[in-house]
Amino acid sequence: MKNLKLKAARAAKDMSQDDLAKLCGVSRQTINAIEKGDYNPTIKLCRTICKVLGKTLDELFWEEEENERNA
Amino acid sequence: MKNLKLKAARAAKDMSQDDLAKLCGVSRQTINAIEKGDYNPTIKLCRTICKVLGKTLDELFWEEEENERNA
DNA sequence: ACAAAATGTAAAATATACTTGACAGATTGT
DNA sequence: ACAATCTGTCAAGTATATTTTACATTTTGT
Repeated sequence: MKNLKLKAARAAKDMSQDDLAKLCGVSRQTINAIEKGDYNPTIKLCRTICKVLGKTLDELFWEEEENERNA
Repeated sequence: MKNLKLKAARAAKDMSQDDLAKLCGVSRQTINAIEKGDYNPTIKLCRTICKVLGKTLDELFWEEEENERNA
């Protein structure tokens, strides 16, 4: 359930959750919740995160979990 | 703003908006709004759409618009 | 050991994704 | 021309993403 790819990509840039949150224009809790797998971000936020971390959607948000339902 | 890649991928499978909506478990209006660019789906719904259409996130949901804000 | 920063988590409020129902215009087949 | 399907759109409601505030725990540096 956790998004470890995101956590790893953030660590590779030596950013805290708060750093990434500020660069993405969202709250730290939002980044935390996404890494934790608590809820589903919108695609816009995913794109912003990808741009900030220099990754693509497929690299960070593809297939980290199964058995999922739509919101 | 419109997501023409999604529209094209759906057309390539000869599906109506309603067909795709049912396969994704969402309403037809939701698919319509996404193609129109009216609002931002969640990443889960994007993944479901990609799986149904046999595409990846990068193929359908990367970079089709700029100047966007987060929700 | 201590302080500072980073992380995990929770409750209440707000913004917005998504649904349902409905209707009009456009397209396509006969 | 007609019927059927598809698409665009709107309004009101529900579900959930995201914020703000706050606090406890963990990690890191000295």
